[in-house]
Amino acid sequence: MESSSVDWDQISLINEISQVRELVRELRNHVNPTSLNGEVLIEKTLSSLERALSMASTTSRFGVGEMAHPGVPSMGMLESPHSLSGSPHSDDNERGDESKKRKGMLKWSEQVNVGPGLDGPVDDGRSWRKYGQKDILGAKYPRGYYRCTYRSVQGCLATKQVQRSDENPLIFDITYRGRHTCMQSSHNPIPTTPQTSQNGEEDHKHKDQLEQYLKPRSESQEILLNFSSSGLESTKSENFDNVLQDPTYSFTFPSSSTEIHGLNGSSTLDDPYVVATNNFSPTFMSPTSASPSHMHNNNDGVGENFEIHESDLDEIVRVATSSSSNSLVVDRNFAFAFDELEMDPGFLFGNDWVSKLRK
DNA sequence: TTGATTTGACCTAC
DNA sequence: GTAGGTCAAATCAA
Repeated sequence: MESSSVDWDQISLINEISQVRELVRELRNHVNPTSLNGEVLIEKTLSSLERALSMASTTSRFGVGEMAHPGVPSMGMLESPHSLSGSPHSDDNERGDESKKRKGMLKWSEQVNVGPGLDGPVDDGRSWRKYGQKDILGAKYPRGYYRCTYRSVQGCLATKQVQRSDENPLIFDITYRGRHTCMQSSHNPIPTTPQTSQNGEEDHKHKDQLEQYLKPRSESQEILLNFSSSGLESTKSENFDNVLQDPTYSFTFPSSSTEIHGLNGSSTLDDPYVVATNNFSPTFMSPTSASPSHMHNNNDGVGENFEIHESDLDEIVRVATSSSSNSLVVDRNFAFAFDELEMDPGFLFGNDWVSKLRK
């Protein structure tokens, strides 16, 4: 029962990795031939993907060669809460169903260091509505419970829990559950943080995301960027090896703090953000910045598959080609593939490849 | 008026 | 039995 779901996910995982591998091979044909670094990077990427495939296939009873056809829809598009829960008896009311989901639902956490003066963690680009708060045993601070604003409208089941760290009140532990199935990008007019609101915005006492959206860009971005460099300021507490099992890191390139994924109608993109630097810099892509010490994965879920969707890549391409100066929020889906790469700033995606990806 | 937050009660997992 | 998670009515804010 459950194992079949896992197998299916593993197949999808392998399938997706294979697709990425093919894309990278395709990419190799479009790399500037004068760019030796580009060639090296491609080879490294392929090598990494091969290892990923190997890892994935060893946990699957299906070999790489036995994987599903490329045309098979990804699980992310097909999966239902029921498949996530793995519970065979979900014919009770929604509430009971919800609770059952809890157990098997994909979960991951991260720590975000907010600057002094901030009441809450920085915006993660998603639109959340708080639905509860609870005092947690042994914790100084209560835990806030948030769900996707579009839960009722689009049935998005993503939730997150925000809890201030006992040790350091400036650090928030954020636990995400479930994946976004909503299309926030078209509904969520997250304001592109005005550059001019460095000070005045902090006077606002709105407790909600609006405040977070309006927080000084430099501050929020700094927090995000610090993730890639310090591992303390904003820590993706993920076990990077497990990223392969955690499909949920979407690859986004916000022009500001605005998230821009979830583009196609069947988006399975998710929110946790791996944030790169202002210039798609090597820092993010370097093994040190994306090292396991900075990332862990609490993925205790089943039925999740690892996906790199065209929409992801589309966004990569779109933003990469339209802007080179803004911060990047990079999907772990993609990050994993490049986790051992040092992205050469001179490494350019050819438009040819870009157009191929978008086809 | 509408949408978001707060908070006590309820339910479920452990 | 307890703690964590969610619901939903009350309240607040724009």
